[in-house]
Amino acid sequence: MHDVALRAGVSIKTVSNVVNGYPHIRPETRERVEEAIEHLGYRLNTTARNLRTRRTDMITLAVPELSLPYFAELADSVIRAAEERGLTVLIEQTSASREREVEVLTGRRRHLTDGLIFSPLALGPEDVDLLTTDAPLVVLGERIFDAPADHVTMNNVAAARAATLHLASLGRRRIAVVGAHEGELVGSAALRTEGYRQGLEAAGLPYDPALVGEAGLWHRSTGAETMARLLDAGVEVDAVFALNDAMALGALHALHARRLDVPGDVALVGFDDIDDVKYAVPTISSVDPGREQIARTAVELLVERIAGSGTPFRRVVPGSRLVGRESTGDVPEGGGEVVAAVQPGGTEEVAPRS
Amino acid sequence: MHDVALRAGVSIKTVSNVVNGYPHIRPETRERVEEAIEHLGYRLNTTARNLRTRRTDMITLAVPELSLPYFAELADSVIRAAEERGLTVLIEQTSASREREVEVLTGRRRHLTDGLIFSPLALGPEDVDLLTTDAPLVVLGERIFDAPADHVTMNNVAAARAATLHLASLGRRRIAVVGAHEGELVGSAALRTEGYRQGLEAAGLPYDPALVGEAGLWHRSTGAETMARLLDAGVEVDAVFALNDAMALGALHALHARRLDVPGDVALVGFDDIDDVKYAVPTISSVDPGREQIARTAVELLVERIAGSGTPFRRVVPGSRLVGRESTGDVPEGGGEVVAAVQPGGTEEVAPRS
DNA sequence: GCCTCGATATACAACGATGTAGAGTCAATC
DNA sequence: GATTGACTCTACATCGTTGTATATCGAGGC
Repeated sequence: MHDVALRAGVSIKTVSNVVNGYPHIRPETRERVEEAIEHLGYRLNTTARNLRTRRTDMITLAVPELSLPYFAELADSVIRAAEERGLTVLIEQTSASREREVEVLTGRRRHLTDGLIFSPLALGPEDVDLLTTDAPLVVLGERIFDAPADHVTMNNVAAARAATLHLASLGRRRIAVVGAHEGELVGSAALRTEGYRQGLEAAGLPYDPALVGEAGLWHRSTGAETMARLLDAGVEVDAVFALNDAMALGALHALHARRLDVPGDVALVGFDDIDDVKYAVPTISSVDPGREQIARTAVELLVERIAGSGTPFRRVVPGSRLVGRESTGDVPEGGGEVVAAVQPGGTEEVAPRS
Repeated sequence: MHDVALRAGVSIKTVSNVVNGYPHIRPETRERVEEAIEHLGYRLNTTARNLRTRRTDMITLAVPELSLPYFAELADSVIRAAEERGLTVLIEQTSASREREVEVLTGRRRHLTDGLIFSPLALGPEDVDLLTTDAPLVVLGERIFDAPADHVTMNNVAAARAATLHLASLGRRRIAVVGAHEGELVGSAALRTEGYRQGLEAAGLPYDPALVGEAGLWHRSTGAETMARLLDAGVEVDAVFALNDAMALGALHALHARRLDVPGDVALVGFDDIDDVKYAVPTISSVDPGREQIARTAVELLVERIAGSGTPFRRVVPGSRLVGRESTGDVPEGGGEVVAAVQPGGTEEVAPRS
């Protein structure tokens, strides 16, 4: 910048002003500076600016793993939403490890960016203290509800209830669950399992523990294993509610391996509505929790928080939909899908900012 | 840092030394400083350090889209490899747009990190000038081979040839291609199509343009559309080589929609060996191009380049394998897969560093 | 007892930008 | 004709670190 100033015969500050689009500059001066910049191939040093302005225009997104399609798609959406606001996204993978999640929240890199969108998988309500910081934070997911931070979540219970009821409405009486976390009280697993219970009850079906398949991590592989375990145990099953789509794909694989027809023998519903399920064979019905809106909202809230709005913390729940596809026989001939709204979204103020 | 120094009764520089693990410090002093840091909750300001040291310990990974599973998995691997070296990864999505790719190379953010791993999809050999910079750069993919930069690529031709030959070895005579780019001379499409031609020739099969299906972007949807187009055109097909796995999944979907059995009526091979194909119904045979190794190597090369090694630019090609699964009838009963090496990897010096 | 050297700690000047305050110019206003 | 105010530009301090040069001290070597 020094050299540019020299060549253009102006002060360093004027160069800075030109670069930053400060309005009160004579066109002639601006031109000289721009010529010098061009000639010298000068590029603004972002680090120095960051130091001086105390902003980086970067945000962090911490997710368990990008190889899980839901999080890859979420990251995609977050990056696009951030892009529109001129922000760059730095992605941290926590591998669902407690240690990494703590590190993301408290480590050195926490202050590398202006704010954090955090999707915990290992931390729980007991770790609320870790989230109590001044640094802008938006929490995603269903594990921590009482943090002093903005929160974007989804209609887990209502959506799971709707999914279960839908299976029951097809006449299925033996609806299995894939992906439960026994004994857990928080998190997607607990909430979706609760929705499943409610759905059964609403349909007048009994709750049978034999139908509840555990799966720690929600991968394709664990879905397949859990499904296989249920089938091998000789449990009678005519429908499956997989608590996420990755496991639904795994379950489908396991059903197929045992020559069970979907939806003929077993109907199947997943959760997340990732792109995969639209091309699976057969296509898989799923709950669309509003991923795109979750991403946009998270970025919006974070941007507001970074701007320093002292507004109360909010909890936002996008509207969710149940998308019926072949795996529940919802598609006649030509293909396509049947969509039913589960519940509209909403925003709620949580607590006044301290 | 100033406050810490004050409280510990030492100079600012000493605090810096403690933080950076400088060895010659009296244990007693170190203790006082650490106590002060703890007490004041001091955190090193990374931005200031970056400015001073002229390093950020961040690298950029530019890929088309995270919602494409191959790139999501690649990003996952790159992040892990970088993590091991204490580097943070910033991901840029180019959406395969020329404009965004140019921006990634030349834009303001280019100098936000220490180096760039770039996977172009729109730029070609004619843009080699854009890649001619001093900033550390590693190029991935098959579009630009002559850039003055390190390059990690794959055995496209040999692998595609092997895939085609494998289909032929099953007795298939009408092997379609999904994802060709007509008239294109560079890029994965051209190379893999060339491998397909070679495979046909080696198998003594004729090349029939009617069997070559075009698809611009390599998504599930375009794979499905291209497959449908071929089938609807009445082309006789008993095998399909999809140039990537996303399209293979789409093609499988389209085949299924037309009640064609895989592998009974049509055998199918994909490319990339993403996680999806291992759980598809049926599981899909695919070429594993060595994604994990590509990621590791790219990070390694970039790290060396950042360290300022003036070594010649290298071109690295990981070994690739053909993984046989159900879609080519390679799996007997219990499941599993059959693996055959296509070609070992290798490293090659490209040109002396200027 | 002088010299050398390692260990320990410090002062000062950067790194490359921007915020603030203010100087100069010129036209409009009273 | 002095005052005001908008416009244009500049000097200087500053953001929070680290590199370099240097000071001090005590121990060991000769």
